[in-house]
Amino acid sequence: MSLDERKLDVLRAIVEDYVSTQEPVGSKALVERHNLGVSPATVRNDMAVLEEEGYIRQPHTSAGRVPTDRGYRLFVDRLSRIKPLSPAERRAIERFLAGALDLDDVVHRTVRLLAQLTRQVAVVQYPSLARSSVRHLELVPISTTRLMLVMIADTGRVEQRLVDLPVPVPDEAVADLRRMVNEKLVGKRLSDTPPLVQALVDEVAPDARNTMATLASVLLETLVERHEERIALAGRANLTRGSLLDFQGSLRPILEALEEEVILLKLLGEVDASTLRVRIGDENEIDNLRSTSVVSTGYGPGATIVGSMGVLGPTRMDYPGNIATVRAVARYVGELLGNN
Amino acid sequence: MSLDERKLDVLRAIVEDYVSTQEPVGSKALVERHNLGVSPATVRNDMAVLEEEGYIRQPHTSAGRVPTDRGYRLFVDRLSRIKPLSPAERRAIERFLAGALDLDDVVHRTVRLLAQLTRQVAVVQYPSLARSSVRHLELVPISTTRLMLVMIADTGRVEQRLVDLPVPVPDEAVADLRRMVNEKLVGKRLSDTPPLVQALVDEVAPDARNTMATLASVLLETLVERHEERIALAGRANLTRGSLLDFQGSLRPILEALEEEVILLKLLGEVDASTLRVRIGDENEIDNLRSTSVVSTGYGPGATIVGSMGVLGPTRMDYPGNIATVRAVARYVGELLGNN
DNA sequence: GACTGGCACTCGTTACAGTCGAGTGCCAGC
DNA sequence: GCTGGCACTCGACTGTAACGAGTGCCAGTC
Repeated sequence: MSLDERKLDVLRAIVEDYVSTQEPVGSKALVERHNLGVSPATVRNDMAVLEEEGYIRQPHTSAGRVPTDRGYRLFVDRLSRIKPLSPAERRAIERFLAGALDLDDVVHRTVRLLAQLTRQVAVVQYPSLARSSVRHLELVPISTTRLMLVMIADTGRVEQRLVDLPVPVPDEAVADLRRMVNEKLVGKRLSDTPPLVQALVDEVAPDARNTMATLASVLLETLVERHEERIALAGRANLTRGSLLDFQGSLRPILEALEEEVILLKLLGEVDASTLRVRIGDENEIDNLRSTSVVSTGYGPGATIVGSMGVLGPTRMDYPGNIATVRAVARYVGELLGNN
Repeated sequence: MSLDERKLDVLRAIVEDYVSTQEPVGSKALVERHNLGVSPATVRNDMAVLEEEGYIRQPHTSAGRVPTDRGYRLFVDRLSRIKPLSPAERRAIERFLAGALDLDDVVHRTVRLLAQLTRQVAVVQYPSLARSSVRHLELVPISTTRLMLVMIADTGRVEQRLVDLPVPVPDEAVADLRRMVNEKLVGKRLSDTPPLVQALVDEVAPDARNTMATLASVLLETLVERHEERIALAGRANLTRGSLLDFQGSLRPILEALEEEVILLKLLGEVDASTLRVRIGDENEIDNLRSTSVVSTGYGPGATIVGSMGVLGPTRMDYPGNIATVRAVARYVGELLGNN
């Protein structure tokens, strides 16, 4: 049986009411608060169908209905209009992000902003190294046998690593190394660098080969292998909004999951996805987060995607609002990155 | 009335039992589990006195006793012996920290280690910039009107900032700037740099003064004003161990406080304090954290203190164990920093 | 055929009473 | 000063009853 227009209206009304009141919603309350133009009894019949189809369920026999993950999914896909942001919100976003000094600052402001606007947990991935190019490599002598390698990416990310040299290397030789690695690697995508780094070792004069090999291994680690994705989080306290029942009684698994970078990355999904993505409850791959929903999207200058961001909260969240906010913030941040 | 030896024994027993069982402890259970050598009735009399003096209290008339903040304080100050760490724990610490690659890595490993060993929330402050010296300053041309300033401190911390130049500056001039700032500032305590930076501006040739002034203002910001203290956190999920009653019912205020860097810094206390410090419940200055205890200490190479670290948990925590762990970890990390 | 009003039914919530038992305070006695 | 005994308190638990929100179903209406 397919769902006619009114049944969808009923589902929409249930979702909206439940999200705002946090309580199972009954047929009578529903007709009172929405002009459905029919009686409670009719709504009850519709509800019975919706329940049979798995869109809503009853926590107890004598209670109202609550949307299921499937119900939210239908709501998100077909029943909700994205709420346009209020001018005040737009201004808040602009003002909040405008003063950022550098990448770190942008990311921090963004994540706090998201948490504040959505009242959920916000997650922002730093521009991914894998999608960046090398802007500059700097070698700073710390001692005769130790360098600090500083890599500056075009996305503004800066990574540094210590390099312990096998033999002492005088400053002039360091300058040579610096020149060589920059000539070879600047402008290249980080993911394209491995063969180039290898070539560096092969081409260098034999007496410097050992040093270059050491440097090369650190380079590879920094540029590719380590692939260190960084992530900023904010708004954890928002998890305590509303009742604990939102998370089947315990914040434990969620707080645990949020401490694992690997999990957070999986959560944000493939960076590739430039389109906004909503994962509802069980759709989540991470077991600890089956009672939450995630709204995430990629961001970056222009059409390029360099990282993702999103919010996480109870499945009972304001999807249209959060979707609008995440989308808007991502767009602003993208523009900001484009300007630099 | 002063407390005789036995009353102190009773208090110690109450604290130990309560910490391990998490339940109010009664006179009968007490004599059964500890060889106090007296009858429950006697213990009851002692308890009455301890209660009168404010060291313990009764949650309900018909319940056992629970230590008060004051009781924990007395316990920590006079009744507990620091538990020596087990060899396994010592090994775990060494192994865990040994493989660290750089400062970031050290801090991350440390904070996770502390959280894991104590099963509390762990907080580690990065070596404070205020207590560091300049090891090297690097200026990397990004474009003709934009530099990236990279500051490497002797503690291993690296800070970077963008510098927007008022006029285009050729690479050779950048090299001059680099030489000048390094000559003047390397080896100096960050807190001593402001007059030196000012001198740089005064001494420079008039045609470069504008550029140097811009650079100087960013330098001052990076070295002194911004004074950005960084902090790493781990183990938040440990807050959900034990009952919610440990935190008067809500994690909210605690999670909120833990998201504020400023608050965390206050929490760790003045960096100066090289001695280990225990703050119990109400002794905490931060309102949101009045239901928690904090064990913190400074750390650094040798006798120098460059930052602090600690753990935060319910007042009902294993003080001797946590004190021992925090102290041991801080010592290891200090040694590690000394070696670099 | 779709909608509606009415009605019986379910079941969680709340209130209240009663019992149980851990734990106490106090007191007389050693 | 310590101890055993005893009465008392009060939270936790159990069982019962009343309440009411909400449902499912059915007969009746448009």
